[in-house]
Amino acid sequence: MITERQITSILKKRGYKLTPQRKAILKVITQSYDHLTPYNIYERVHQESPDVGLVTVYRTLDLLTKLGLICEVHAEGNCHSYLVKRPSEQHHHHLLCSQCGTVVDFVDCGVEELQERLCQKTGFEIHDHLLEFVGCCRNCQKTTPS
Amino acid sequence: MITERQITSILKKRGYKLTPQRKAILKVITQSYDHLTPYNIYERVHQESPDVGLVTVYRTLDLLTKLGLICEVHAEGNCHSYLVKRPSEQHHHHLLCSQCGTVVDFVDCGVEELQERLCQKTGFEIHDHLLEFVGCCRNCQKTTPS
DNA sequence: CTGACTGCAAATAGTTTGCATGACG
DNA sequence: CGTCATGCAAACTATTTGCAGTCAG
Repeated sequence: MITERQITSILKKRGYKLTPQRKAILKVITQSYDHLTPYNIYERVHQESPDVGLVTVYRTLDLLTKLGLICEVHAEGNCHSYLVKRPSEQHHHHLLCSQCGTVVDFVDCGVEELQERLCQKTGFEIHDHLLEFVGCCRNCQKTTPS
Repeated sequence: MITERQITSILKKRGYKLTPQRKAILKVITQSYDHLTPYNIYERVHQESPDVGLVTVYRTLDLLTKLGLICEVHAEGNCHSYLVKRPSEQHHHHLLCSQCGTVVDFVDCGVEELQERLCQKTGFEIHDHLLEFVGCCRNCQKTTPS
């Protein structure tokens, strides 16, 4: 997980200002292990620092996306949730808990051979892929016995 | 690919009415091999039958989703594109061309062992997954040499 | 005939933009 | 101090809902 401190230093290096609003937003998203919608983030930030507007959350998310520090999560019909990237991972995927929203990363996705096979079969040149698992984490299994 | 005829018969069986608007929408989505947004569908339908409103497209898409006849495509930042399901496939995935939108299905995704491994490691009970590949199809490779 | 379906307009939700003010560096 | 960032309000886009009229079965 990238820390608040690391993001802070990246922002400074690139010449972006470190405003209290940005600090508050960074704090929330770096301290959460869930995927959060812009509005979720706004709510949490707003509780602590009521002087932060939703618009600023959107603009900060844009900025962090541009810098490649956060990534999107697609599952559960919710296409605009965000998550802080873990450090120095170029390529990783997510495993989400549909109850509590916890996200676990994994790196070794092993789709290379599948990709190769598809290229052969279809003639496509494959650039990218999207892979996510959805399930129920250990904690929520206890709370919600299926 | 499920045909218009097949969907038609499913609708009848379930007691839904077969209106000209629904026919027009079905025609468009069954004849397209791309993923289309609700508005894309509206445009195409509207050309042929100007008496079909966007609202009806939304309602028809809801209906088809409820009946499990179409599925969502997530790629390219576009989270609300739809696609007719191929027949009797419970489990399949998509390979999309980012140039022209063509979608190719594949069935054998081989993520079972990865899933098993993740369950072991994380204690999750995994219900579902999302897998898509994005690339450039054979045709578009010719047109747009990279 | 009658309930399901439709179109329209209005409501709602999510996101972006313009502009005047404020504060980081 | 100058410039970038912010908040507000308004604009926009996407989607949903209420309602009265219409039509498939």
